[in-house]
Amino acid sequence: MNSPARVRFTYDFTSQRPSFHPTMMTSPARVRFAPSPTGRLHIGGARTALYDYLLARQTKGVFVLRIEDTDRKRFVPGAEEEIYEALAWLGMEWDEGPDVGGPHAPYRQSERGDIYLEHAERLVDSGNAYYCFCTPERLARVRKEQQARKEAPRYDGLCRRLSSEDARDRKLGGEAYVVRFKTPLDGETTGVDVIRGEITVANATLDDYIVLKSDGLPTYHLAAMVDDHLMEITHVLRTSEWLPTFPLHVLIYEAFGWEQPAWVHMSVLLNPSGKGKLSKRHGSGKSHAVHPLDLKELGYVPEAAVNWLALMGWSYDDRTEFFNMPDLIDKFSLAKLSASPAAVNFSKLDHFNGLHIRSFSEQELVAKLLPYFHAANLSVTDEQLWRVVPLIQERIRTLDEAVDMAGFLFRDGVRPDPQELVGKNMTPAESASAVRRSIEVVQEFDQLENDRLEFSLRELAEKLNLKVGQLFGILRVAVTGQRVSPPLIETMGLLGKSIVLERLESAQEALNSLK
RNA sequence: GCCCCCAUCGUCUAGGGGACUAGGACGUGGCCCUUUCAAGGCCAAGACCGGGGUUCGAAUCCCCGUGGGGGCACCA
Repeated sequence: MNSPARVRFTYDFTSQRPSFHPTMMTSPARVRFAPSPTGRLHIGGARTALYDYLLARQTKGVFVLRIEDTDRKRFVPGAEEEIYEALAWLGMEWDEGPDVGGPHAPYRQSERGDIYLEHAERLVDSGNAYYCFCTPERLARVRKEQQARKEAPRYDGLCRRLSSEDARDRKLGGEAYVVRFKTPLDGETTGVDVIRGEITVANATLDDYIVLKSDGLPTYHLAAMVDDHLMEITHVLRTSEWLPTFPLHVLIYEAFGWEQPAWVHMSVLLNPSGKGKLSKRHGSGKSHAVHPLDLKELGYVPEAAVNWLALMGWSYDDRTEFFNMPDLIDKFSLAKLSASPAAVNFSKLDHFNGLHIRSFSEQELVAKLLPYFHAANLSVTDEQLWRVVPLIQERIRTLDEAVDMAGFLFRDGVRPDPQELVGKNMTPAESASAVRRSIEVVQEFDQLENDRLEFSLRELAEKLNLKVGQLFGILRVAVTGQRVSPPLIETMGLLGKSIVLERLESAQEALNSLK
């Protein structure tokens, strides 16, 4: 028996580990991301797409987008468009796909019906599949009986025993049918997974899976295998949810006489608690953003989302964690994919978001921030934001926080709670007097120059026998309306003398009203 | 119930028989810096699931147990 570790060295397509293979994989890979348009793109799907994309770009290969829409009942209008939008936001362009076309078009499975039908026939003709006329009702009944007997629910093989003549006649007679794969009754099937090595399963535990439904459309088992082969996919990346049917897929490839692709079954993503597959809801009732476009909405930048996604189940070395897309394209390696499931960690997303925000040029950040101010109904110009960005760049973790932090700069007035204007360990009267003296200081200026203003205000604090923090605290609330703000002096400079005076005066009034 | 996969700090992970007193990151706590909040710097607590083997030597290889995850549809 080969241990997984040995298997890894045995197969060429795993030759990505630099320490063992000096040359990274250089032959161009053809990889596909094949989502179903049954809902919104999930961060799990986004991660799969990312790894696909990285492998394609790293090897100068091709990234294919294929839409697996063979389930008409679960089809969600608009889902396909959202997938496009999410991938685009994350920064992944596909080379072939429904919208851009390509040498293996069409890329929407619902448009490839004839291909699957023909392949299903081929399987029947070669004795690897058979027509089944059992009704859903009968199947449900059989399943129920099996469960009552504590057996694994499985097709009982009734139609497998039909003669091919009988089957043909019934089919020609117009009876509804499906095509089932004729899984070997005994023996075992071994598939080779890049991450886990050999996976062997007794054929007897496999079912005679339906590969073509009565509506004439294929199930995943047929459609994906046929397309992956026809589209010349070299690496199949999917989550470990497919491990149970992996042997079936190997068998289907064998039945057609096709060469197996490199199979890569990635671990699934778990809820932050580590309990269960990632879902929208969690034990506490809180919900996290599990869709890339929600992340966008919440003020996360795609650079951070990609960085975060990449590190869930993949790692580079024992210290490097900050990656941009080009770094990832350069450093990604299948050999470093983790076999164990990963609980998602949203606080780490926050961390990466802060890191990436701080890594942007001021120009980049201005461009990214502008829409958030506009969404908050603040009319802000490029030039204005340009002066604000240096004050907030290292203070925000998400883009929308910029509005909370600096929105007061663009609003007409501020209405602080009078209580908040009272300085620490001070009375309202003392606070009002401090404001009055500050007004006098500010009035001395033609222009509020940071250095001089700070000097004068510190001097004032000393004269008033106040700590700098006490005075600045009062002024901060007076001028920004907030307890937390960008640095006070710079903020006052940005606001300008007249607005500062206006706000200080109204603060003084508010304090007087407290007496 | 049956089948499959997985197992290092709370979480993500490094680790490929000796370099392990087990490294990093997030989070947490403390200190420094400081006009608030951040950022930054320093420090701390915190893990090899258990038991058997193999070996001079095991976090690392094997087996069993346990735990976790996934799957058992005319869904993908």
